[in-house]
Order: sequence, then structure tokens, then C-alpha cells
Amino acid sequence: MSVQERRERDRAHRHQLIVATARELAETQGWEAVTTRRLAERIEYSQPVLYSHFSGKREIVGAVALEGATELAAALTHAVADVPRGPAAVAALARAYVDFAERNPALYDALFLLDTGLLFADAASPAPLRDAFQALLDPLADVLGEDADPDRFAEVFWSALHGLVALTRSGRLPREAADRRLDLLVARFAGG
Amino acid sequence: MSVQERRERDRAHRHQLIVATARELAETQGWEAVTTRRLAERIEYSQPVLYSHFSGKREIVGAVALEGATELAAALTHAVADVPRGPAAVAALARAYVDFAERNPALYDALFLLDTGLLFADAASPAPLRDAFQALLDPLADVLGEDADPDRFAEVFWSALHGLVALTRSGRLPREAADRRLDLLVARFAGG
DNA sequence: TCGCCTGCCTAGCGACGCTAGTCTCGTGCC
DNA sequence: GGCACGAGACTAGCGTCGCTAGGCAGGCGA
Repeated sequence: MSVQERRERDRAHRHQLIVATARELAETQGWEAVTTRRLAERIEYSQPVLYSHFSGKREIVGAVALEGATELAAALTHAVADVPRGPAAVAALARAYVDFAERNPALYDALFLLDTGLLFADAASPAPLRDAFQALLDPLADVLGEDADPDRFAEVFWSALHGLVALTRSGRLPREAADRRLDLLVARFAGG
Repeated sequence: MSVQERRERDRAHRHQLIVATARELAETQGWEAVTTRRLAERIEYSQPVLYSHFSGKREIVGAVALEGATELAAALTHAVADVPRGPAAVAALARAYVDFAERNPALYDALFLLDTGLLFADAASPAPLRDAFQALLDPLADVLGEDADPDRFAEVFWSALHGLVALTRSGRLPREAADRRLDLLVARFAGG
């Protein structure tokens, strides 16, 4: 029994090692450097071991994405904690979102760009994803018009933020006026 | 001299054949099916021929993207042609943008998702890209507040549209309420 | 007519994600 | 204590990718 338990502990430990290694590799050298061969080498096991933990590379990226979702949720929540509800909170929220993407490009890509097979926007979605969306939705409650559907409002606001991030990160929008663009967006959604 | 000219004509013709074939392959089977081997087979030349026309696969995708930009510009311009300037034109513009993405996913991805190395938002940008942005910017002129910088306004509006398209296409936003989201976005940017 | 040069092809390099098949070693039973 | 078994890891390799080296042929100018 104890042997069994030790094995399960070891497996769980190695599972986490794989995710952490993938994340670190992605953060330092980009996702294109995260290959199953390199990953195997880093964790000092052979490639097939990866497949005893995950169904494929996609699922490993998905696991990193979930870590990212947890941290994004925390960052958003923390950003609005000391800010009065209303437009100021929305501004802080938007700033925190963009900063998160800027500071954690690998996590951001895993979450919102790469193919992970994760289920979004569903009751059966992983908790970190739902938490992150909730953290985004919450501060918006105070600025929507009387007509608005909160979920839809948050989705559109999120889309706009994601568009800014994605287009900027891929070089399609110049980094230069990023702040002004963000201010403009916030003004449109939170008034004044 | 005439021989020389015929050769250049042939080369130009083959150049276009490569782009058209890549585009068709991407439209029918997705970009992951566009490989240099398949492309070479389809145009009935060997792989190295591709590299005498383009520096690499990236540049081929870029050529398709430019076709996409031209057609997107035309679609946007056409969409607002018979619509009175103002909020109605912005609504038509947004609808046309989203419809274009929906109907031409391969072109859209080449333009705004894949790595093409194209230079955006610069005086030296390819004309089709500048035209497309202009087509987007133009109808917005009538709805921006007195304070607003037209370029920045258009960039943010574009970002929001792109965010909606990207997140929906990747399954991160449910298709279900897409229309309502688009309406909400237009309302925020063009007023009532 | 000869030699060169352009333009194409065959073949192959290193890397990718993933898997089949083998072997070793710890475990539980006689 | 010796042995059969099975879990779990490994080596090796499959098919595919983007890209390129090197050689061959056919048309051009001298």
C-alpha cells in the first residue's frame, strides 16, 4: 500500500515537473522551442514518458495554460482590490490584463493563442478559466448601462483587450501608442 | 530580348500559380495542409522551385495575405457604399469585417494570425495593407468624439473586431451570441 | 560547333510529434 | 530464498516537416 502511494506521489511530482519545465522553456525561449525531445531531455526521462502523463503536446500546453489562468485571475483581482468600484476599477483591470500579457507572453499565448483543446465559456470549463473570466466580469458590473447583458459586455471588453494584445504582440500594431489605445478603450467602455 | 521577356512572363505566371495554389489549399484544407511538398506537387514542379520565387513558406503566406488585404478593403468599402455615413455605416463596416473573416478564414488567418513578416502600420507597408486600414478608418471619421485621434480610434475598433473574430474562431467564445456581441461593440463605438 | 550558364531535379539533412517493441528490475507468491 | 510476472522505462524508428546541396540537361552566345 505504501509502495503504491509512493509511486503515485512520484508520478504526480513528475507530472508537475513536466508542466513546470514546459513553462520555463516557453518563457525563456518561446513556445517554438518547446519540443517533446527537449522536454524529455530537461526532465531527464525519455520521450515516451511524456505520453504516459499527457495525451500529447497539446495537453501539456493546456496544463501550462491553466496555470496561466490561475495567475491571470489573481492578477486581475489584485489589481482592482484597492481601487474604488466604477470606471477607475475598469481602468485598473484593463491595465492589469495588458501588463499580464506583456510580462507573461508564454502564459498568455498558451491561454489565448495556441491550440490546447481546453473548453472555454462552459459550465464544464476548468475552474481556473471560469475564475479568470469572473475576475474580469466582476469590476465591469458597475459600469454597464441598464440595458446590458453582463456576460456579453465582459466578452466584448475581453475581446477588445485581447485584440490589442494580439495585434501588438504580433507587430501588427505599433507598440508606440499602446497606452493611448488602452485609455481610449477604457473610456469607451467605462465612460469618462 | 523576346526570349527574355517570355521567360519573365512565364516566371510571373508561375509565381502567381504558387500563390493561388497555396490559397486554394489553405481555403479547402486549412493552413496546416499547406506544406512545401504538397504545394510543389500541386504546381507540378519540384520543391526547390518554390524557393526560387520565395525566400520561404512564410513569404508565400504573406503573398496570400496581401490578396486577402485587397479583398478585405474591397469588402469594407463596398459594405458602406450605400449606407448613410454615421452609426449605420459603422455597423455595416463591423458586420462586413466579421463576415469577411467568417467566409474567408484562410485569408483572415494569413492576414492577422500567421507569421508573415509583413510590415504593418508603416509608411513603407504594402499598399494593400494600407488600403485595408484606410477602408476601416474612413467610415469611423463621422462617429469619433471631438477629442479623438482618428488613427488610434480605428486601431482600437479594429482590435475589438479582431478579438471577437479570433476568440470566436478558436472556440474561446461561443458562436451563439456573436451577433449580440457585435451589436454591443458597435453601440459602444458609434453611439446608440 | 563548342562551352558555358541558367534552371530544374533528385536526394538528403536535421528536426518534428508520436509509437511499436523490448528489456530490466522490483514485486508478490510458492 | 528462488521464481514468474508485470509495471515502467528505454531504444529505435515511422512519416512528415522546411529547406538545401549538388548534379544534370538543354538552350544560349561566341
